[in-house]
Amino acid sequence: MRADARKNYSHLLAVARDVISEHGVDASLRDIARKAGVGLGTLYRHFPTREALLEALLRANLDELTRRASELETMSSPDDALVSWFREAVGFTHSYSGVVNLMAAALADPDSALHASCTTVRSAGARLLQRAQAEGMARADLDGADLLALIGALAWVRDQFSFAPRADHLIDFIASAILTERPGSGATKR
Amino acid sequence: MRADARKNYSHLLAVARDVISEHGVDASLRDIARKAGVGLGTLYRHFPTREALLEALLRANLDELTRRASELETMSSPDDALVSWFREAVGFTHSYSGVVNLMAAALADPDSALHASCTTVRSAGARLLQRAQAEGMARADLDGADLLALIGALAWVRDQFSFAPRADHLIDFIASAILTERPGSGATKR
DNA sequence: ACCTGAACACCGTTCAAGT
DNA sequence: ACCTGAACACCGTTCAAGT
Repeated sequence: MRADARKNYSHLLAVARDVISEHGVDASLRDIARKAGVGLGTLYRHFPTREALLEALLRANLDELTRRASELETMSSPDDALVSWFREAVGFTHSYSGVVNLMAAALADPDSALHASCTTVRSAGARLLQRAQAEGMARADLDGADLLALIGALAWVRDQFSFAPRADHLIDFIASAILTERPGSGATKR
Repeated sequence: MRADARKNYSHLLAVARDVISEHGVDASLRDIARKAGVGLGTLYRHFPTREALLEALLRANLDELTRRASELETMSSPDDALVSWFREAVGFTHSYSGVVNLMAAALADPDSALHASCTTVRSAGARLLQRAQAEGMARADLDGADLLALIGALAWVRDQFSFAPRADHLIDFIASAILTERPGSGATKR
């Protein structure tokens, strides 16, 4: 990678971080190139798709989320670990508005630049969920995909101006519902 | 209203129904006008904003949803009524993809053409919720806004291709969590 | 009264031309 | 190798001109 290319790449990323923080994942790519003082084609050369740009922006955060899952797996009780991670995952989506839509689409599309990172996060969450389920601490009728769907659903709530004030409360609500056994099935394992 | 205007109005509405069913609430207005064989300005004359167009498309459905709430209030037990209505509300959002985003925005904006219909639906849901809460059948720490947020959240799940298959299951999950008392608070009213 | 479509200011995406 | 920006095909929104 030539020196000028390297410089353009990192500067584009920095500008994109600002613009997308402010305007969400549907921010104008033209605007990003303009603010970076770079030709539009240069942005497309470095990031052939919008997903590719967001993948570069999110990779570190998604990796961190995966790492945190492993950490919690050894450091906390299964129920606390699951709920803590769940909260952190919803919090993470706060970084760029609309990011969960992109992640949901990426899960369905193996060709998306975000696909790998997203499935990794899903697996990390699924492991925490299974650990809690094995101890009878979480509902048995949920899987890793459900966990991610709930994270996305709560991120959606948080993204809506009118619902945002209640988002934290609904996170508590759903987190406790994940841990609660089904009503009527009083039986617990062990 | 002149005869030609009346005809354009209803034809535009019919075409919009088709196009928005297929492409969601962000469908191209130009495309709608084109397919209706009408000048672009004519669409804007009848529906000055996108919300105005959707309000015309949704009013009947939203009114029906409000009516159903009243009906269920007299016909079913408080818990069944609440859960049935909740399911119907999520089902309603299936009509046009992305419609919940518009509704959430309308709740926050009193000037939106959709504002009145949305607050009416919220009130209808809140009444069903309060009725169930009064009998100790629903969690006391939820309000009408929470109920709508949960409906929107589940509609979001359903809108995502990758999560849609689990949507029905998550609706069951959340519906039962609404009815379940808080873990630890074994006390029930009456 | 009502309709029309050009005009304006934006997009995303591609690609020939430059260095 | 890499960068540039014009070109193309789209938007939403407005509004002078027509009937």
